[in-house]
Amino acid sequence: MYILIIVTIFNAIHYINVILPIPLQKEFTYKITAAEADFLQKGMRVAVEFGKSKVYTALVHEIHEIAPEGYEAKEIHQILDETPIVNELQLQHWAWIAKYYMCSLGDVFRAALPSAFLLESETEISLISDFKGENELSDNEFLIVEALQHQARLSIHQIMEIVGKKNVFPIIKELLNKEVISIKEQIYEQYKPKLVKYIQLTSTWNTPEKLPELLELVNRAKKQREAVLTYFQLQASKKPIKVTQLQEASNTSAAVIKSLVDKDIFEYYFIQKDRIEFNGKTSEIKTLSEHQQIAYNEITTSFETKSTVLLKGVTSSGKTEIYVKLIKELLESGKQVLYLLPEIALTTQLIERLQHYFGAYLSVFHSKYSMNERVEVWNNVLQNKQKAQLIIGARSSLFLPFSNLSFVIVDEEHEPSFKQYDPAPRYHARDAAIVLANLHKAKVLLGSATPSIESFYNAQQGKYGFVELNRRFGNVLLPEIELVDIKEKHRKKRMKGHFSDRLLIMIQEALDEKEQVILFQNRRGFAPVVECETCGVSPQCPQCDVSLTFHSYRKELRCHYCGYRQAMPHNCGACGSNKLNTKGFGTEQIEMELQELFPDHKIGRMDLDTTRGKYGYQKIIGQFQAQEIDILVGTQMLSKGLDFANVSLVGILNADNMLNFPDFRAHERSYQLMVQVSGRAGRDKKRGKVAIQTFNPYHQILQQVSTNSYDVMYKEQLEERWQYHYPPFYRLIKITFRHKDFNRVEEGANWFGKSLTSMFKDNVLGPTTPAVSKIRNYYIRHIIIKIPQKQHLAATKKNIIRVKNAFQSVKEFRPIRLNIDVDNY
DNA sequence: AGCACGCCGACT
DNA sequence: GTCGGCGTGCTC
Repeated sequence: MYILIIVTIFNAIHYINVILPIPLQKEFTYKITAAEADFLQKGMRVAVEFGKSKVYTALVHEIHEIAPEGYEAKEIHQILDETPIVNELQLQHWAWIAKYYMCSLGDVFRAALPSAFLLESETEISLISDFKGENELSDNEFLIVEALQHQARLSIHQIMEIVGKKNVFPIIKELLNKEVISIKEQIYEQYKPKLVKYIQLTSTWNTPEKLPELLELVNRAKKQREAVLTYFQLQASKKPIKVTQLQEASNTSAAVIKSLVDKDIFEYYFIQKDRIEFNGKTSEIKTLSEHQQIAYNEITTSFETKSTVLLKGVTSSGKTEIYVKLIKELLESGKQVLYLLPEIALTTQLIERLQHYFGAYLSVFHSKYSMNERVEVWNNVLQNKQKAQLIIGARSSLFLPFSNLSFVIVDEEHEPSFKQYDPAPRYHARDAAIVLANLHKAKVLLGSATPSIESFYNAQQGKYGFVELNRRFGNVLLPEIELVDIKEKHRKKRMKGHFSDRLLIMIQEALDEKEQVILFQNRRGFAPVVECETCGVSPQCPQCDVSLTFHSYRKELRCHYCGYRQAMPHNCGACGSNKLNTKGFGTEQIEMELQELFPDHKIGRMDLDTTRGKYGYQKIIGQFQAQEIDILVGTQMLSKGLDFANVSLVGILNADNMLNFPDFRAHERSYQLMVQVSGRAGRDKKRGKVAIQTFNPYHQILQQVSTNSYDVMYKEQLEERWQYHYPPFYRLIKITFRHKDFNRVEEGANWFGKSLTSMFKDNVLGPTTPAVSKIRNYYIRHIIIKIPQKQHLAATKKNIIRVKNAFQSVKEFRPIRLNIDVDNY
């Protein structure tokens, strides 16, 4: 009896539960040996076979000895890490994201790791040497065997080509059965550390005494002699000498060095080097102005009682300096700091500034960085290296393996690009950052000139601390904002194309002063919104506070949010005019018009088309900064953190098209965008000017922008949110249905909608057809669920999942692709 | 999500 | 008669 127990303990079979990078809710159990059990730790990667032919990288989540019931666990394939690459806090964070945003841990796993950590599998097939009996093979089998006699190994892909069809697994299986071939699954580490080529003298020559002899040897080759002499000069610094360095210093070519290597005078060697490296010139941080100092003090005081603080500082108030000072102190104590930015590609200016302050501590992390660069940052954070103490990055940098995070800054907190929309996890980086910070017991500072309604609401409610900074740095006044009534201008025929006479005068004045101009034209201008040419009014949805979208194929107007529809009216509901038009004009047209109006000035355009490519935007920004461009026309991109000293005028060509965007946040966003764009004017010394062209200068949002009345805007918007049941009072969950068959999505979504309505009554909107109702032949339906504050969120989600499971057990509905987006704003 | 298994039409 | 279309169900 006792012996039996001891034996079972000794022979206990070990298992691991792993997270696979696939959207399955389940975890999978694999068998491991005792030695493996001894070695493995939670957070290490293993390669496992999954299904019949797939190898995945999985993450060890649990190590145990409980045999699974009902199936025999497979063995793992290989251990991929020496030490964990994911820590416990990350796993907790992932679990929160998966639960809150209603996706699988696998989804988070896949999003969190740099793709180089998720290995690729490549099956290689080779011939078993001593096989006999070729006559027993089928034609296809013979083809493969024949090919293998010429080439030792074939990949699955090559076999597909040889056989000329896709499904080759049955053939391979048969060949395996006949013991003709063997299979080897190879896993390739995609990450290759960057090696830098150095050069040194071979041991034969590496003594000063040998120098004369050496010089004699290369006497006839002038260039080689030069290289050798330069080498001795460089050697004086006692640092390793790079090949490129030697080439440059001696003014020779790679060929010269190579011939010296061939002569066994020099030899190459390699040192593994980090790709990302900043020349660590640091400068002293600026002393804070009086107002900055007050704000700084308020923030630190606020952190004593609140874990999250919202800093509302007008554009150009020098928020960055405050961040810098806060970061500085933490870095010195060895703590990690995360600085989140929206779309980092647009903020090189800021990165450069931070590099000056924190060169040696700073790493940048961004999904546009190359795979290898991202792995390096990951490893540096994991090892808590000094150079990765301050991470500046876009939303995905939230997933780095921080171990002692003490401070998170979410800059431009209101930016919509913090929300990930498409592949799951559909998380909001600001919110996920707050949760992450809480796990680390770290502080969060949200910064914005125009906070999002939710954050400001949270601050008002006392959930966040709140600090305000109302003075621009150097006491430059906020720009003077002028609303230009283009309805009036049209009537009086004072428009030239899209420009009012007033705006043209202002542009001319700025140009005369040798100052630069930014003109802003929102992309959203392309949205098919109907607008009255006479009064600028767009038809509104009676049930929601949004503009109706025009759908030309049925000549009707629809509401994106509640599904309301009406036939396209012939006359404007406000003024009776029959000049209803679908409006929208682009940056390109504006650029052309400007070129004609100001033929002697250089016009630049910055939008998605001109900034394609890695350095496209940098080029334009560079030109503008160097004042090679006088007038820059652009889209929203212009609103993000760009600093140009010489811009004195900002023009917004048509404010109405953003105000009329069918979204409950259209007004909030318009306000934010206009204030941010305005902030580009007059950042240095002189007070800037802003001209906003609009059909409706009395629109409350425009009034609020022109008087810089955030509080009024907030109050009004909050009122509307309350009235129409939107955040922050209600949470939203959006469910999307997609299928190729129009009727099937329709039926499925209706079924789902009905089930939800029986539970949540009026708080279910839809199913509605989105403005873009068909993408890649998939028809789309949306359902939005509004969740009142008092309704239990987790329970609501459980109910939604219950409906989803029921939905997916109906076989007609199962093929409908469904995704759930929590807080879809 | 993949991917194999399985059952029905158009082709060598 | 096969190839291959995509519906269905499973993956430790």
